[in-house]
Amino acid sequence: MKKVVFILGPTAVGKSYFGILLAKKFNGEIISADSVQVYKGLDIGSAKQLDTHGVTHHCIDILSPFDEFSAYDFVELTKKKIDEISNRGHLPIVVGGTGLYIKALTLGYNFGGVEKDENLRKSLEEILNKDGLEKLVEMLEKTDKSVLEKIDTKNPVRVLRALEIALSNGEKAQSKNDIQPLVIALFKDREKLYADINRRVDEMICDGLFEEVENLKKMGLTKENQSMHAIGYKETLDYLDGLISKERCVELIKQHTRNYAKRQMTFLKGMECEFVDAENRETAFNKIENMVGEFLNGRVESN
RNA sequence: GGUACCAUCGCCAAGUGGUAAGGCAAAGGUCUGCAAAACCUUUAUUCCCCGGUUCAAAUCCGGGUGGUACCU
Repeated sequence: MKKVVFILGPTAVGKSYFGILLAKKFNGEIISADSVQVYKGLDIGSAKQLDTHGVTHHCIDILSPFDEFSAYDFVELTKKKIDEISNRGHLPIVVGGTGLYIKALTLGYNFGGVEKDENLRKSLEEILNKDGLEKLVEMLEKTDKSVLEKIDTKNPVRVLRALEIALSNGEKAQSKNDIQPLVIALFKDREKLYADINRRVDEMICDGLFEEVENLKKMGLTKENQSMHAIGYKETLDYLDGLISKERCVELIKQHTRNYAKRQMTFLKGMECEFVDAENRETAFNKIENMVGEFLNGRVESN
């Protein structure tokens, strides 16, 4: 069992800061669990740390913005990274806000053991557009009735994936998981977090978010690309295309980031983790430092 | 000062006599291969104020207040 520390929390709460401090203190390496920072060229809008303070970071800038990436890819990649880091005698510290990635990793999800099937997806999406979601649910009813009560039949994404699994005959691969996690979730008073978010978005604009997106657009990226679904990018593309005003664009980025932070907090509530108030960075770090110290000495059994 | 039009949730807005649509925002939640995604739930006992007509008024009438447009 490899010990792994997780630093989670909503966007703009200060995860990167604590991660770097912790890595320095405990001879650690950071694995980013962020579905947007994996992309090269998405720097300002994803709040990528420009200064890593000499700490090794993994899973950042590993993909072209034209590539696709999934929670499954993240888990597979990260398991390897954890092995490597542990073998080096370092502490793996997973820092990120993408809840599903962490949940999948800590709980050893196997994601149904069935790969994504582009062709099948395309045909299913055609049915969705033509006959509606009801048709897909009907199909699911015929192939695998048992999943119907487990999934949200009003959510196209869920129904599509359930069908993908039901219609495939691939082997159900198991995802082995031999990590011992210490999951720390940072939080902050809602009002303060929202104020921080608004301020950070303004900073992103000053730092050249619009120019960054303009460059990506020139490279040929559109809203069709997965990487451009990210907050800050989809809105800016609309602005650059003249669909919304600059003011509206900034307002929307702030709003969507706030909504996202709220969803992240809801997700964390449902997870087994230690909550730490990040308001006062010094006290928060002392607390985290103690928790990690005890964890490494084997006195804390988490999960 | 005169005339016309308008006033419905934080915002946009339907409703023209029968007991307040919808969208956005907000709040809460869900989550096993796009998760910064996708989806679900909740949210006006009341329609600017006062009075009147009526079994019944956001809807009709009178007055007040506020806004907009045009005229002088």
